Amino acid sequence: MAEKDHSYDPSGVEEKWQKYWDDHGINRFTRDGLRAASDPFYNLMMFPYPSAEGLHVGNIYAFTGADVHGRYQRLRGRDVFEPIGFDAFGIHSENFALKMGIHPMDLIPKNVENFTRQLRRIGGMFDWDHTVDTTDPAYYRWTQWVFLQLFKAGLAERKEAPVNWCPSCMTVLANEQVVGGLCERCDTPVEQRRIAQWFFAITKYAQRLLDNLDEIDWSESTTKAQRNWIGRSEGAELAFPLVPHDEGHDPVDPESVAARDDAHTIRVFTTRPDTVFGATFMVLAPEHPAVELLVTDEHQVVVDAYQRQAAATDLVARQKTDKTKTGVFTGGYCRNPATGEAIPVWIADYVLMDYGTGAIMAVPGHDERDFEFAREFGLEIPRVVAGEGEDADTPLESAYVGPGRLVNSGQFDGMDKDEAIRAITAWLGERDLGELRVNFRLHDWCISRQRYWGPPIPVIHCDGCGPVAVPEADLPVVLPRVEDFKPDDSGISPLARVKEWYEAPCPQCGALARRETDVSDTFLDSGWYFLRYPSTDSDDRPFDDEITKRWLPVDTYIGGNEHAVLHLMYSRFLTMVLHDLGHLEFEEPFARFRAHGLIIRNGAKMSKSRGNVIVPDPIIESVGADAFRLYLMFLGPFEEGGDYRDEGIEGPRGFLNRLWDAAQSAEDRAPDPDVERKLHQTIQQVTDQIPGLQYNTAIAALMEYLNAVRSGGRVAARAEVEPLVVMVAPFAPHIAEELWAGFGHEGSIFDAAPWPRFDAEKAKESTVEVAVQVNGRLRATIRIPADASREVAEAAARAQENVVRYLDGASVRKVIHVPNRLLNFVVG
RNA sequence: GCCGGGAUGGUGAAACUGGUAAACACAGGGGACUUAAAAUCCCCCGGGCGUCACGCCCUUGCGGGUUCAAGUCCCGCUCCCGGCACCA
Repeated sequence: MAEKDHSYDPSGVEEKWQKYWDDHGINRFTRDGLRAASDPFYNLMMFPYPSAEGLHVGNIYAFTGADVHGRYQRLRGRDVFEPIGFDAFGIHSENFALKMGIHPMDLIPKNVENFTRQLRRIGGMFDWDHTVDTTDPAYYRWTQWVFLQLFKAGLAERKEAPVNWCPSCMTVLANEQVVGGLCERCDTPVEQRRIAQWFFAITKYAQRLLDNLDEIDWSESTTKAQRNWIGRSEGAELAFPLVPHDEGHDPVDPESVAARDDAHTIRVFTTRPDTVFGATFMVLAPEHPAVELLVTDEHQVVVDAYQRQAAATDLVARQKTDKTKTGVFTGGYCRNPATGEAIPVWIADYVLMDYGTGAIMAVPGHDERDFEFAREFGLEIPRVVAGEGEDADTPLESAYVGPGRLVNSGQFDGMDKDEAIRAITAWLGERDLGELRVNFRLHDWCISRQRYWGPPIPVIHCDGCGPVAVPEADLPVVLPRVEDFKPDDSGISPLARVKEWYEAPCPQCGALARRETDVSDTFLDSGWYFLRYPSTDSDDRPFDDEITKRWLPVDTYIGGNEHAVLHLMYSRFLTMVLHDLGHLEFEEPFARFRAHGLIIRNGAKMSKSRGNVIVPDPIIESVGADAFRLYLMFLGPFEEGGDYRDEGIEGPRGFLNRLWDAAQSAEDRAPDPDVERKLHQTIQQVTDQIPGLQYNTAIAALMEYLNAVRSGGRVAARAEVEPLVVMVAPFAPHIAEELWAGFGHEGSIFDAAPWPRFDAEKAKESTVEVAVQVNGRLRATIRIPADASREVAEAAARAQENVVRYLDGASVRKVIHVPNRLLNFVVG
């Protein structure tokens, strides 16, 4: 045992063991090691974007929580693979590089270096032989490979589409990167532009992405967010034939309404086909192709003006729900297939081209938006559904969207809403004017970025052959070093200025052709990185089959819920595609996902502008990484986050000091039976709570146990402290190593699989305290043998003076006995 | 508006399946040890009332309810945090 007055010096201990882990490869796997692992556990955390500021406390919180889990599994004897990497491509890095005037190729390695230093310093169990850097050609070669697999499978298409354009970042943004109409990065209002872009057909997987959510063990909040994002809705697609301009607007017999050719029929998606009799007008998105056919000469000017205005107004203003509805009449009509009426067709920006068919049947009586629109423009608002206590003539003060029976709906009058949905769709279906239909809110994934700092999309555009895939053998398409990488408002990638780079022969016909100059979205980089980690040794394939089979899917993935719908959805999608193409045996990448909470400070959100950001380095310097980790895990439930109060770290710090002292001075003797009982109760609780990420209460239990060990200043027995050291190890790995070595063990504690075994017999209390209530109010507590019978408990309770007082003169009607907990006399 | 998650002492938070509300910790107060300090150990620490022993009453955002018993379950609200939002 070490000398007694050798006091705890965190930085010395931590430096020593970090070096030991490094020198002995404690956390590193060889390729053979990965292939041979007998009990693999893949412990993943979301890799960071290596900013110039360094790791922030949110990263450390997340990584520590994940690391605790990994270290726990390791102490239980599992082969734990815990990799880390750097998500270093993207607009964030590029903007920062522009601001600093440093080329990202110079800047990123510095940031990565700094991050690496910090990640080592917090004591994560990272396998530094299997890191990933998305900007490394050895990595993005395979990102490009992933693109090619989708391209070849017909899941990558190039289409011109209205896109979100940020005039400040001068780039296209994905819908998901537009927050409330503003650019996610710089809060500039976003405009619309039309550019040809590459899209991944994620919508083809919408139903599967939805269905599989039932099968995976994920945080409820995350699966809920994904369900909402996918946004499945059931309804019908109904057809409204155009009324030729030279035909009158008189109603016709509904049964005679027939479908015309596609160009002369407007299809709408509706979840309420039962209300079709109330569809008194129609609204198209301003961009809808049928507008051209519908518009009459006298309306041409206003329609043009409105379309131009809508195109210039970004998706921002368009998505404001609180503004008054705008729109213009096209002059054209189409026929309501249920009523035979000719109804006017309007265009309005509240109808979105990229949802459903870009056209709606407006039912002002039963849709809030249509109601508002009809009010605004003085359109008729008939009732076709009557709720409880209403009839066909009850006036509508607002849109009625509740349940009810049909009215003013011809032969369907009196029918229940839900029944009518089926009946009316079937009726229209007989004339090919309607069919049941499912729609999704999810959009295809636009992966094109007209920027510099990303992996070039591996396609060559040939005048003769069209877009041609770069042959896999020619990967990677290396991003050239371009000194002037600033985007301009041409909307064309900076790579388009580098002629010697973009000129290339067509892989098919050999003619001079042009490389795609867009780079891909960072979410493509991060959409498959977990597949690469175990296979970073293989440079001839993206992932080694044997290793992948052994290690994937990921056992536990821990990360922030800010990625609930983007990163996590794209990762699932890519995995599904690679599965379908025969590259993977599984189709869900993350068996278990847990979202961690957020850290606030002194009750307020942390932000640079408030100047209340926690800077980790000085804290680690003064109290050590172990105390910092322990405190972060202690301050609240991991999945909920917590409030970081600066003084609070004193608790965990003092605990480690006392643990150190107890271990240093421990004596070789038999454990005290009471302490041993408490030990086994603690083992039970901690073993139960760590896998459930209930770290704060597990730590409380460890503290409570140490208090018991040291109570009254008693000197600990070694057998009392040694298991505690093991249980502390996931949270405070360095001190645990040092104390473990101090007990005379060779090697790392994490190689010894020493997690203490729980012994129920030893944990058992011989006596228990039982609450005694009279009419539900606590009147006494009694200490009686564990598992005592009702009779024994009742006798002991009745012997209590205070209980007697309350039972005196009253008749006991009932006695409730909860063994080992409570006895309640019901008197009356 | 919709979907998640919350609201418990001075503070961060505990509370298993409905069964002694406030574990663990911070801050605060008192004491022991010490020349002193640090560290450590012991005691007090939701509010009110008693013959501050024994004991009683109130208390988990608000209002109802179920139950022998409710922080926990049910109904109706308020507020806070996060996400989505003209999705037909």
